[in-house]
Amino acid sequence: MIQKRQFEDETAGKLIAAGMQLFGEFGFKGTTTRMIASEAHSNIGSIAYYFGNKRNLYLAIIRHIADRMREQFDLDMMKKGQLPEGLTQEEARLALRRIVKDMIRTFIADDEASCWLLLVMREQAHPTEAFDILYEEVFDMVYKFLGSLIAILIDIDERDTRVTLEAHTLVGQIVFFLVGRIPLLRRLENKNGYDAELIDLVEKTILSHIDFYVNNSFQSDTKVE
Amino acid sequence: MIQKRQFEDETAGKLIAAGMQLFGEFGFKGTTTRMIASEAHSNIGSIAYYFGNKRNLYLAIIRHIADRMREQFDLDMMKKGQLPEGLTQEEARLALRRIVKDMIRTFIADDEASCWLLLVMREQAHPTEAFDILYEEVFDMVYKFLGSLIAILIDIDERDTRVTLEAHTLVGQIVFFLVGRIPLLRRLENKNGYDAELIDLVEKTILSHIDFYVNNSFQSDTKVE
DNA sequence: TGCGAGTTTAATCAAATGATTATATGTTCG
DNA sequence: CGAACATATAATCATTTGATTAAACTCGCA
Repeated sequence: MIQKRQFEDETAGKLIAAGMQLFGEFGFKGTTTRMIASEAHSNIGSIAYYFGNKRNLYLAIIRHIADRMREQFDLDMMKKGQLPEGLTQEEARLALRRIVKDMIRTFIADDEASCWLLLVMREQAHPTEAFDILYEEVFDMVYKFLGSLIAILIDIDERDTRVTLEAHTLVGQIVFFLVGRIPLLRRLENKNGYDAELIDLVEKTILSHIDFYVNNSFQSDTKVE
Repeated sequence: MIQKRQFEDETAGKLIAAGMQLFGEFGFKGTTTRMIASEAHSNIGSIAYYFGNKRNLYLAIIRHIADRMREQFDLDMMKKGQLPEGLTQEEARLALRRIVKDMIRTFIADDEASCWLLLVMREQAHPTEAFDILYEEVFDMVYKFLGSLIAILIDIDERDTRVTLEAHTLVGQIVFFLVGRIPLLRRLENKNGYDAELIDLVEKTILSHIDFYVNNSFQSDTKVE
C-alpha cells in the first residue's frame, strides 16, 4: 500500500518539471496537457491521475516553486543571520551584497530558476488564486527581508513606504535582467546568452546601486526637491 | 470609393484597441477572437475582413504600439534636444531626470500605455517575429538614447557594455513598477492602485538612483573589487 | 427608387483541447 | 502462479477556437 511511492513521485515529478518549464515559457493557456505529457515522456491521462486536472497541476507547480524559493531564501537569507536587527550599516551592506549576488546567480544563471521566475512574472501580470500562494509564501518575505536591510542602510524606519519602494526597485533591477534578457543580449550582440564575464558585469552594476545607499544615505528626497 | 473610410477605420481601430488591452492582459493564446470582437462591440468576421486573421491583427497592434512609442519618445526625447552630445554632466543629469519622469508617468499612470508595456513584456519573454519590429523600432533606440546620457554621467564611452547594462538597469527599475505592481500594492496595502502620492514617491526613488551616477562617477567597479 | 461596392452579421466547419473511460501493464503478496 | 492493487496508455467525447462563408445591411449615386 505504501510501495510504488518512488515511481509515483517519479512521474508526478516529471510532470511538474515539464509543466514548470512549459507554463513559464508559454503561459497557462498556451501550454496544452499534451505538450506537458510529451515533454515529461508521460501520458495525458497521468495528469488527471495525479493532479485531477490541468489547473490543479498548475497550482501544484506554484506550490512547488514557492517551496523551492522559500527553501532557497530561508537557507541563503534567513538562516545565515536570521532576520537582521541591530546590524551596523557595513554589516547590512555586506549582507545585502551577498543576497543580491545569490539572487543574480539563481535567477539569471540557473535554468530551472529562470522557469520559476518567468512563471511567477506571468502570475503577477494577471493574478489568480495561485498568486495568493506566492504572495504569502514568498513575496511578502522578500519585501520584509530586503526592506529590513535597506532600512538600516538608508537609516529610515523599515515600515516607511520608501523602504518598500527601494526593495521593489532592487528586485526590479535583478528580475529585468531575466525578463528583458532578449533585447539586452541582442543589443550587446551576445548570441549565446549570459556568459560568465557578462554575469560578472551585471553583478557589479547592481551591487554599485546598493553601495550608493551608504554613500549618500538618503538625503536624496530632500535634495532632489 | 473613398467614402466610408472613416467608418472602416472606426471598426479596425476598435479592434486594435480591444486587442491591445486583451493581448496585454491574457497573452496571444489566452485571448480569443470572440473576446476581441465582443470587447470591440464588433463581429468575429470583421477581424478576418480587416486583418486577415488573428495573428495579423496581433502584428498590426505591435506596429501600432511601436509607432506610438516612437512618437512618444521622438517627441519627448529626441526632438527636445536631439541625440545628446557634448552635454555637461549637469545637463545630462537633468535630461535623464526629465525622460525618466516621462517614462514613469507614461508607463505607470497611463492606462493605455500599461497595456502596451504588458504586451511588450510578454513578447520579450517569448519573442516571435513581432519582437523584431519592437526591437528595431523601439528598444534599440531606448538603449541608445539612455546610454548616451548615462555615458556622459558616468564618464565612460557609450559603447562600453557597462553603459548598456546601466541603461537596462534603469529601464528595469521603471518597468517593474508596472509589471510587479500587484505584490507591491498589496504590500503597501494600497487597494486602489497607484495614487498621486505614491507615484510621486516612486519618482523620487528612481530619480535618486540617477543622481547617484553623478555623486560617485563609477569608481564603483574598482572600489567594489 | 434601385444598383452596387463596402461592411457587418450569424451560421457553419475543421482542428485542437481538457477531460474521461476502458483497457493494458506491472508489481506485490499470499 | 494468480488475485489485488497501482499505474500507464490509447481511444473517445464534448467544448472551444480560428477561420470561412453566405446572406443581410448601409449608403452614395444615378
